[in-house]
Amino acid sequence: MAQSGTANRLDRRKARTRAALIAAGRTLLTTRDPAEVSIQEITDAADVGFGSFYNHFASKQELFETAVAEVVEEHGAMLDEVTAALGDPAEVFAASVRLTARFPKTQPEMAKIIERVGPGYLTAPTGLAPRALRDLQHAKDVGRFAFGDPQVTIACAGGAVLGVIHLGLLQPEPAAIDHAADELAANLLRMLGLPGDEASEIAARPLPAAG
Amino acid sequence: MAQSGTANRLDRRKARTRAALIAAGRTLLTTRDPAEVSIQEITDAADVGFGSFYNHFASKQELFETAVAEVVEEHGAMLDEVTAALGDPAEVFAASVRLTARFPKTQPEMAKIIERVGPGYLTAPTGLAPRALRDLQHAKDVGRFAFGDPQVTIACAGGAVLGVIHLGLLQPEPAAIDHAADELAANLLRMLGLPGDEASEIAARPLPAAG
DNA sequence: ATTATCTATAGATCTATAGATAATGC
DNA sequence: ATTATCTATAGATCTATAGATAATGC
Repeated sequence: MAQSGTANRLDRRKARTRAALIAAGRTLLTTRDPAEVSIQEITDAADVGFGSFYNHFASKQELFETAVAEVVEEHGAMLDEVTAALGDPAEVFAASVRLTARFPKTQPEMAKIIERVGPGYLTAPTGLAPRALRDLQHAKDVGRFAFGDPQVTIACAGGAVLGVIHLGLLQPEPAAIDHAADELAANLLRMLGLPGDEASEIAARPLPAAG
Repeated sequence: MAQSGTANRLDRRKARTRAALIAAGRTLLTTRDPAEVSIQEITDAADVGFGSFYNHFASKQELFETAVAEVVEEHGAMLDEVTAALGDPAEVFAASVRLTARFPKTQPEMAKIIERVGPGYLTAPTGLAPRALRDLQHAKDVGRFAFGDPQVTIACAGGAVLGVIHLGLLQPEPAAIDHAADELAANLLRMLGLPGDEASEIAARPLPAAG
């Protein structure tokens, strides 16, 4: 329990510095355009010596890409964990969409980062696209969903989620966000071929707790 | 016909310089992050003396905001013009969506700018949101569409369009883009309450020519 | 002895402005 | 005479690195 994961103390110190830089990058991404943030600002925010930056990253871009990849990773892991207990593939999809659309209230940092990254968030290397594809394909195989090109479907669904996140950041009242998330899910279920009443019912089911 | 619009030659020269700067901004926006472009680069691209920049804009941000507003304006005017002849509000909506989703092939510059601006493109001041709201509300009043909160609906539809534009820029084969645009429109019509077969039919109708 | 961090700085930008030049108005 | 453009530059960053310091390994 004394060492957190890796070999020796030197490695752990190095990992701490790196983590501090990435965390600073995440925070800065919520309010600033990556290109307008100086490395000086990043190291100040991380409380790390300026020169140390180059021990870990060759450029700002590299840091910010790492920070975004970390967010994508956390996001996917959270969805997998929370939806593991659900049986109906349509409900898995709806719950994933609703949980993500609630980010403006539950995970404001992640919501702002997703908004900044834009549609590339889905298609980023190791992005959420493979996961979404897996879920959609499964639902289709079981006869739950009907759709044409999976790529187009993912682009539509992912884009709609992004649009509702944007809305949630503009109108941050918690009740409005919950409502928008449910309506988004019902919209997407209709888009995927479910009848209106069933779509609304699934989108209104109790949500598993996140995190 | 000798003077293009305004009063005297001095004003026209000024307008030309301004237009050259905005055009350069648009071009640069297609490939670069606004914050990483220097004013020097902008004036070089516009073939304008460096100092002239400040006769027209107080900052880079101001120029880029103007450039985006110009794109939004053109976009809205084009949609209004092309759909003016259509009677069925559902077809107006479908045609608008399909024409926009084809931008990666018909208007690559605008497509890339829309992708860069992200979900804010809709909600930008004087953005397309008022126009979309008008169309959707009209279709609802006539009993053609059924949806709940208009804000959420616009966020979903606009986001889906953005997602498919992103896809089109990644996979630029013309046939794939046309197909994706039609499928997107059918998806959204189902989302708005139309039965599947009718949605597909409307999304496959011949499109009025653009521009 | 080794490795990572920190401090300091050279060189390269980049912005904003001042002053000179060129074009137009009257 | 007026107005916009252009050229040149001062001052303020910002990046990347070199060298010194501090922490850990063995």
